[in-house]
Amino acid sequence: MPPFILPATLRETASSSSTELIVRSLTKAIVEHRLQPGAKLVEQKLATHFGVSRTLVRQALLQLSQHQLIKLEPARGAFVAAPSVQEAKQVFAVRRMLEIEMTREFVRRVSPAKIMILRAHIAKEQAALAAHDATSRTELLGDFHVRMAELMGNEVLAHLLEQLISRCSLITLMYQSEHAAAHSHEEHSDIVDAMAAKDEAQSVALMRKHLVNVEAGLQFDRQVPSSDISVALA
Amino acid sequence: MPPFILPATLRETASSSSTELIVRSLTKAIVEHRLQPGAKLVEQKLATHFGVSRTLVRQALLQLSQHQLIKLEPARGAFVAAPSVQEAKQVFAVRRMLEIEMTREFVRRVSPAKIMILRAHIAKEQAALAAHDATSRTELLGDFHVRMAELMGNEVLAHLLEQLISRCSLITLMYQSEHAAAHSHEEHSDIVDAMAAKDEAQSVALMRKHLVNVEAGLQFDRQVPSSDISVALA
DNA sequence: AGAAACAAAAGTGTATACACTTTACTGGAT
DNA sequence: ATCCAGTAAAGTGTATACACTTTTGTTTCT
Repeated sequence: MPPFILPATLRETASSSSTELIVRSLTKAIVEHRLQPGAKLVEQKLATHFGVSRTLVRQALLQLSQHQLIKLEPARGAFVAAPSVQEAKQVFAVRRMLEIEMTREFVRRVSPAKIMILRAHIAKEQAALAAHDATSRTELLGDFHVRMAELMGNEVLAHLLEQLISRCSLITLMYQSEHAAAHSHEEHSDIVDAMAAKDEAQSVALMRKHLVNVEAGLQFDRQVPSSDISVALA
Repeated sequence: MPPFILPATLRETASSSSTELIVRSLTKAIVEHRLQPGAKLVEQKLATHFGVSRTLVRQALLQLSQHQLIKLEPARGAFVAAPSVQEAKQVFAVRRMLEIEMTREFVRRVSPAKIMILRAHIAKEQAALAAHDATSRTELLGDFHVRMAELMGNEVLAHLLEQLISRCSLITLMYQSEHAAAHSHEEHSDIVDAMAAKDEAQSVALMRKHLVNVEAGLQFDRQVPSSDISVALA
């Protein structure tokens, strides 16, 4: 059994507890679609993979189920979540509610430094798009919104939004088209421009339109197959 | 050891899993301040109290820590959360963001049936206020907002708001004054009136003002003592 | 008396054991 | 061949065991 290596890209290197490690690794695997929606996660397999006992794996799975990234079926096991179209729309509706007001407050307390950070992030999006890297593209497009939350200085908000965006990433990778991703990037750029100009109405309008577009761009008629965990985590 | 009895008032009688039972019972105890902020929750004591092994108690504590109702300190144990003033303000900020937009959308899809349900709820608040019952007063004042979310037909929103309000209840009972509670009730009534009249601007304005008032009414200079769990859960 | 050092007790963290449930397999009847 | 029953294998749910850490209490030295 090869030793497990935590991908360095994951934020929050803080807690090095084993459980936390497992949660992060699985989260990344799920959000990046290396674990297909519907795939079963067998406790013992994960345990030997991570070199721990089932106890810690179960703790991790419990957390993931609370983040809605997996579904725990009693006596049957854990399965990677496959958000329904309805659930996807509800998640997006909540994001709209949160982020529209967030944008409004952001504009009121905007500063050149904050704008600079967002512009730097947008440059990274550009790079991922140019490289046709679907995974990091999706991650970065989501992170833009998390970044805004962080810049508001409200940890509760940032934490909440981060979880919502995780769910959205899963949805997005299930349903999003290539074309839609490129548009998101441009819209991010427009939003930052409006915020830099301290145009509250325009910023809010653009953010609202952006979120509507992302949701509208999803193709709710696809379906993806299931895969094996040992392959996906290798 | 007397058998544990689940208070019937808790919503969602669905999952009868032991862990779920423990989570609900502790949630209620914490939100109702029968367990003081800062109180230590010793696993073995809870285990014998609920008649299960530490395994299940640990699962429950893990969930509660994710709901931010307790804090888990490595190798030291679980302690009832004592939200700081800063955290309280952040939670309220998020609620404002969510609920302002929620109110806007609520008005757009309002129906007489929904208004009736809210008015019925407000009547209950009235009763609790009249009875000078601080616990159910706080619970009902919070539930008003959860009820709105449920009526939107968005489970994701309802679930999220329910957790936020749990945190707020803890905060509220720590800091809220008698007088402020009475005002909340009146404001709920005014909000429903505006929504019934389909006055979007007015509804949103009233909701915003209400949430600002609740936050402003908190007395961020109190402090409460700690107590024993066997007493609190008896 | 007060502080430091040691020892005992209490408590948490993780692994393991075992009962019970679900799933997969095999063999016989239709 | 297909369906059903019965059985073995795999997997989950919970309890317990034990190592390690923190806390508490006691003794000793200054």
